[in-house]
Amino acid sequence: MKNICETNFKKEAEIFKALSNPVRLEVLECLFDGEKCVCEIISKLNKYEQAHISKSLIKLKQAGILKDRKEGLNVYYSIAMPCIIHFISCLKTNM
Amino acid sequence: MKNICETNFKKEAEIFKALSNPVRLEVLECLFDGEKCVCEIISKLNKYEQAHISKSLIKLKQAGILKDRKEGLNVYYSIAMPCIIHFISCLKTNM
DNA sequence: TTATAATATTCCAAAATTGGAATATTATAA
DNA sequence: TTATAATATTCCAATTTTGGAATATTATAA
Repeated sequence: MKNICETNFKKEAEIFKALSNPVRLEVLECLFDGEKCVCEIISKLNKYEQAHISKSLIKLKQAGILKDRKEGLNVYYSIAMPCIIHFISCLKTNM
Repeated sequence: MKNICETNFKKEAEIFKALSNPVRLEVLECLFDGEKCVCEIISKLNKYEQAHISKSLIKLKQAGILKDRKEGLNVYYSIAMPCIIHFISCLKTNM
């Protein structure tokens, strides 16, 4: 069994891993102004395949970055970790 | 040629990719309280190989997260993107 | 029931990352 | 010069990630 510290670094790394892909970052940024259903995201980012967007959303959700909510046929995603918004805007000014 | 937006998402993803590994995160955290030479970091994190630490530092530097400074035989690394410190502590409270 | 719209899943070959082992480079001191 | 300490690099097999294509699931409306 690993110690708590190593487990935590692993968990943090999982979050960063989920963020380490350009398409997932674009999907995430699409939610900066609030909750959207998958179909809205797909039509905004129409250059990517539906399956690709869906997989991106699920990966971000598994990392705890997004949360979702079902309503009939639609699934609405939103940001579960608001501090990410702040950090990404900080990154953008340092690039 | 890709557009600017896609290029930026790629650059951001590179930063997150550099952060997406537990050892690199531990190395990074080692620098939260200020500049250290590689040998100090190696002796603090003595469970990892010297080459592993060195590679971790270089990857973080290439992403723009760390900067370095030579002084004789020693190389001193420090954090070049202070907002990362704040973000990681935010992550820790959300975990 | 059946069709359809919205979303998720599976399969998979190609590409990228990982970390250990060995070796190289560089600056200084003897 | 030579030895040594500090750091970086190269090589590489194993693991992981990537994204396209096809298919499955689910809820609703007709």
